[in-house]
Amino acid sequence: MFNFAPRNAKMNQSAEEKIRNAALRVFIQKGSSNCTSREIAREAGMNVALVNYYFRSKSKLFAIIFESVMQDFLKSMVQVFSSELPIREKIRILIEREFEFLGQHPDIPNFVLNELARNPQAIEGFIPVLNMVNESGVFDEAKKLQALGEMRQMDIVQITILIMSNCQYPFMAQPLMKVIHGVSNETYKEHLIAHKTHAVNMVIGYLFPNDN
Amino acid sequence: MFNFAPRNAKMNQSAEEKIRNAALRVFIQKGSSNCTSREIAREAGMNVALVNYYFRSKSKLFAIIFESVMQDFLKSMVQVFSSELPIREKIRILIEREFEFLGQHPDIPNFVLNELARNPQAIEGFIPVLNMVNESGVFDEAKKLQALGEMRQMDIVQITILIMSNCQYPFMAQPLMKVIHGVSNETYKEHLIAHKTHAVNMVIGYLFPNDN
DNA sequence: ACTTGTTTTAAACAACTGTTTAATATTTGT
DNA sequence: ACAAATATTAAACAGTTGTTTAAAACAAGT
Repeated sequence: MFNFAPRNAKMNQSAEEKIRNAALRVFIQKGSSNCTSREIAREAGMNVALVNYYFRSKSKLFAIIFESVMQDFLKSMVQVFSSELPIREKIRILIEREFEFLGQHPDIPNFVLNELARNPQAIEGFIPVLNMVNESGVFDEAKKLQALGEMRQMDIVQITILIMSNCQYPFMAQPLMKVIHGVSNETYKEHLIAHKTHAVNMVIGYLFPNDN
Repeated sequence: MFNFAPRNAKMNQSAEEKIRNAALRVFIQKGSSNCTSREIAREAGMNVALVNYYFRSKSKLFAIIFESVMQDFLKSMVQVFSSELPIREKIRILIEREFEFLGQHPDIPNFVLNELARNPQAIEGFIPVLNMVNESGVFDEAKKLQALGEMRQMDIVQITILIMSNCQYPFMAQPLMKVIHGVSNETYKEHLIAHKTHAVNMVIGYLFPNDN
């Protein structure tokens, strides 16, 4: 688990930790190429040379940060999918955990998708993690329920898109939506909380049309 | 309307047009800060100095490109909202047009949201365009239908999020989804086409629960 | 042909980039 | 207390950045 603590959260961090946490903040806010080594060092309150002293190069530092962010990004998804709950509950809890996670780290989807759009092969190192979802058997479970007519007949790819769309986009579009409707930060946060219920009900209602 | 034509589409473009179109392609693919003036010039097959000769500076060129992309990005949305159709049809056509637009320009949502995340005040110039949606009366129309119990009781902000999530995210997450499910470009495109129907049915079904 | 204004070029500019170096400070083991 | 290892610093490095300059090529009007 990565340390998302703000700059002054702990005073007893090592220099390496300070740089790591500063890099995490700067990379997520600005992207991998739209920031400088000196900016990261300044954010950490350290000398530029220390960044390379501990991490060899900017790109190696970014690889480490990106790896840890991706782990966090994928973890709750995989965990819930691998649980023993019935599939309706899996989806419900998945969406709720995603909203909880994104509430704390709203910039991560934008960061991840943007880095991936510019460098698609960056994701290949995470195929093992992603395969855990396949191996968990959720997809097989879904196919069984579809065969029984209990779950709507649609491709697993589209089910994933459906769920993720309604979780991640509301956080990614925050700057756009705030201006379109002229609402404050606080108001938008309340909308996000209310939106979680809509996402759960709409997605589950659509995937299991015989429920009510 | 902007010219999204590829490099060799027209041979009789002026130097200014060549640079404009090259800048459009490069900016969308790499973002405003992750590309160089020389890269844009090379893509246009011209000298670096010409970029500044016609557009004064890289940032002024980007402002022009961003403006035109935003116009395209917002246009179909506004047009449909301003039409005279009943609201169910408005939403259906809105989603279908969004999918059509995004099928041709799948990188634009990522580009726009990313630029907006790093520079939120960049959107302020488009408030007039956005206000056209308000002035069209769609929101008032929705509130009336909600008062009649015909439309689900939920905030306009959340309705917007609901619709946009299911249109834009499927395109934005393409690199992620392709790896998660190990599908090719072509297969994913087919999923996107099939997904349009799901988006329409799910959203309208959720917003108008008495329809069945 | 010659002047005028416009377009295009190569070269230069200073500022900034990631990275390295070599010297200094600090910690650690004995 | 001292020596070895580690941590930190300021300065320098070569390459790239956006931008400007000054000269050249081109077009059009007379």
